Amino acid sequence: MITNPPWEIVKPNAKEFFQEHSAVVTKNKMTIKEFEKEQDKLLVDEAVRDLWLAYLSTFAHQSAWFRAAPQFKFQSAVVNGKKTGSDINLYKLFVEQCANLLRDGGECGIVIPSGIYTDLGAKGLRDLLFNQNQVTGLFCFENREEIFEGVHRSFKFVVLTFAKGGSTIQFPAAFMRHKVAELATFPAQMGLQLPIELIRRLSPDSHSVMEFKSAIDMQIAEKMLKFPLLGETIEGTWNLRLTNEFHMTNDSHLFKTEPGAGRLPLYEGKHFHQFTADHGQPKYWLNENEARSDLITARIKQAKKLITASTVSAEVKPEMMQLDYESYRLAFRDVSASTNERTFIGTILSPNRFCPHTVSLENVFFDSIKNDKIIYNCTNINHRERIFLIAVLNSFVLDYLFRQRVTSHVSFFFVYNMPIPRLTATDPAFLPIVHRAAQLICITPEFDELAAAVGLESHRDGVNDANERAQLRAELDGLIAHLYGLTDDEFAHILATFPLVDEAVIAATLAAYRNYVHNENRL
DNA sequence: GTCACCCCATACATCTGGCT
DNA sequence: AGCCAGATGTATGGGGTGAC
Repeated sequence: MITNPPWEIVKPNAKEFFQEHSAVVTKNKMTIKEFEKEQDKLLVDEAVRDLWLAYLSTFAHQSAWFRAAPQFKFQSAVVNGKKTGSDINLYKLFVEQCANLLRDGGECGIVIPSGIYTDLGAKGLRDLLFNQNQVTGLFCFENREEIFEGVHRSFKFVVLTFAKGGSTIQFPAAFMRHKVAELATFPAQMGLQLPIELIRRLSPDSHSVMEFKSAIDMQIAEKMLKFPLLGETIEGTWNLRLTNEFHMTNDSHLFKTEPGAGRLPLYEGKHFHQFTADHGQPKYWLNENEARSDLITARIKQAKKLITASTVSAEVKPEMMQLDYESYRLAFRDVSASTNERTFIGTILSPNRFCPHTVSLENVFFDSIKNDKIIYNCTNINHRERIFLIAVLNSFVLDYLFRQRVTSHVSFFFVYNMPIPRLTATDPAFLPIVHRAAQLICITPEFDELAAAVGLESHRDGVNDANERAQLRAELDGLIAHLYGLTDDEFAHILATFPLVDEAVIAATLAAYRNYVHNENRL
């Protein structure tokens, strides 16, 4: 069976529909408000209205059927007790239907998006392929040279082959290829055998496949795996919870285009970089009271839920609640790509800034119930640990792992699947990392409190000089490579996977790593 | 007790605009 | 012309809520 199925999703697109019926509607140049106004006008026309309703009505039953049909039971899977939710992708339906239609031993070759091996929503299909079929090849292209015209150049797609029956122990794979001709030599002369058992250990939640390009990649991943995954809740040490704050569209009623009294800035991903803040002027501001009341409402809801689920009868006291934006917090950009100079870009934000959903945030304060009492503002992680964590996440070593998973978004589940040592102040390797990262972060007065909390005098202990900062960053990266027990060869390999990073930076980082081989405990 | 509807958290065959 | 960094709209599962 050989097929190149459609890659569309079963979902209405209002702008696409109304574009057909209006000279004014364009797909991406209109704001939501302009579009809604135009949509209302168009719907006054009864003919347009009927067509629109007919269009909308074609989705509900298709959707319901695909979700309920027994032959499509692998479209969704359970991750951490929750069913994965995602769009109905035609490519996903085709994969499952191909598996259904094959006779035992029958073979299938199919051209589909890379989501099959990366997306959370395709976990069920991966399990189907790994457990009830033998995957015989996963050859992955990046569309950089426009193999498919009209498809975005950064889009990735795969040629997947499998045979029905049995199960997969390992399969040959190649990633980020650009030439169709290379398919001819795969898997005989190129590609790597990926063991399913390793995939499961590396991504226990999602069973997503990392883009290993050589044996040393597998060796490094194996080595890093000895540390617990960030999403694993471990008693007696720090843990991380992720969240989003405001949605660019759904919460746009809160956004003002001018600063003013009582207003706080909306801080977007482009406004920070690794260990730095304040790149460029904000575009929106929010009235603190309005924004606060929205956030408190959500928080009260969560607290009530906790109370309902417990045997406690308590009044929720919103005035007790501290909100995340009032604290220093970890933040990282959602939109990124593995082909960018760097993929994971995060920092610690100072208080009194709000963020849109394209900035993923640490959930600092939450409420919980202990000993029949509601405890407000519980925290999972202190300032030193928070700085340690961002230092590790921003390192070349972790970024290298991110780049083997990320396509265009740094989703929560990628972060939760990172192996990260949960070091604390009692570990000798902890403070040298925290101290350096704090010097990089605490460079303006807003960070004075954070500086004081982690052992600096004030932001004046921070480092502003570009050369000194580069040196600190190199040392951090070197220390973190040692933290994972990486060898010289392994770390050099990791650094070589960043083609857009300045060579001087790479050289300084490697030098810093080598320096610590001989000075293990130097502070 | 059941159903219809709403809210929340999350994901994404894209598209635009700035920069070099 | 190519790279990079978002902006945006909408569906999903899942849980809550209120009407009947």
